[in-house]
Amino acid sequence: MKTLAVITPICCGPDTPALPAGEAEALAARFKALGDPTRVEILNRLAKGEACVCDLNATFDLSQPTISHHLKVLRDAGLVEASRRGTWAYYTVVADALAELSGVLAVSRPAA
Amino acid sequence: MKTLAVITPICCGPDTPALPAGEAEALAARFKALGDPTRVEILNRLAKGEACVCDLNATFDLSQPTISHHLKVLRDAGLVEASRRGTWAYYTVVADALAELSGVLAVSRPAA
DNA sequence: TCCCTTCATCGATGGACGTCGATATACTAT
DNA sequence: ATAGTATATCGACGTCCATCGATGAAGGGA
Repeated sequence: MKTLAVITPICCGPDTPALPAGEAEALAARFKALGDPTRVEILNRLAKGEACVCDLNATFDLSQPTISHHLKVLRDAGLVEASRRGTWAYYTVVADALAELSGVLAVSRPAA
Repeated sequence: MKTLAVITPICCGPDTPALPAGEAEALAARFKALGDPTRVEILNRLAKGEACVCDLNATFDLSQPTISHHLKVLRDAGLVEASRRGTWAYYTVVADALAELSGVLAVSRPAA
C-alpha cells in the first residue's frame, strides 16, 4: 500500500519510539499513588521530617485503618519507608523516588 | 513555585497546619491524571512535539473514544492543550504545568 | 447535495479505589 | 499472664474509572 500517502493528506509523522517496556506502567503506578489529596498531605507532612502513624492519625480526620491504607499505598509505590521502633512506626519519604519523578516531569521543560 | 516542604519542620506536633486549602486536592487531581499508563505514554509522545489524535489512535491499541477520553482527562487537568486546524485536532503539552508539578516533587535532598 | 473522515460525547459495564468497623498482630507495662 | 496501646489487615459497601460500541458534530472533497 503505497498510493494512499500520496493522495490522502497525512496529518502526522510516523510513530516515535515509545517508552521502554513497563516504564509507563511503573511511572503511572507512582503517580497514581500521588493522586489522592490525603496522600499528598501525608507526603507533605513527611517531607518536613519523620513522623509516626499516631501523629498522622491525630492530624487527619480519617479512621486509623484508612491512614494505614494510604501509607501502604505510598509504601508499595516506593515513595515512603517505614521503620518500627518499639511500639511506634516511623515513616519517612524516599527522596530518590520523588526526585526521579520530578526529573521525569522536568524533561518537558522548555529549553529557553 | 511550591514544594512539598512548604512548612517549617515540626516533628511531633499533632496539629501541624496542612497545605493551603484546596492545594492538596489540586495537586492530587493533576497527579491522578498522570496515574494511567496510557496517559503517561500520550504525554511522553506529546513531549516530543505536537501530535494529532489520528496519530495517537494509530499508536495505541485502544479504541478512538478511549483515546479521546484520556485526552479529555489530560485537558481537564491542564496538562495538555488542543487546537483544531481543519479536520484535525492537534495536542501539545502545557510545559508550565508539568514544570510546576516537577518543582513540587523536588524536595530538598540531603547531600549524600 | 451526498458521502467520507476526524474527533467528541453518550450510555453501559466490569473492575478498581477510598472508607469504614471489626479484628488481628506486636510491643509495653504492671 | 493480663491489660492496654499502636499499627496492620480483613471484609464490606458505595463511588469512581477505563473501556467499549453507538452516535453526534464538524469539516472536506467529488
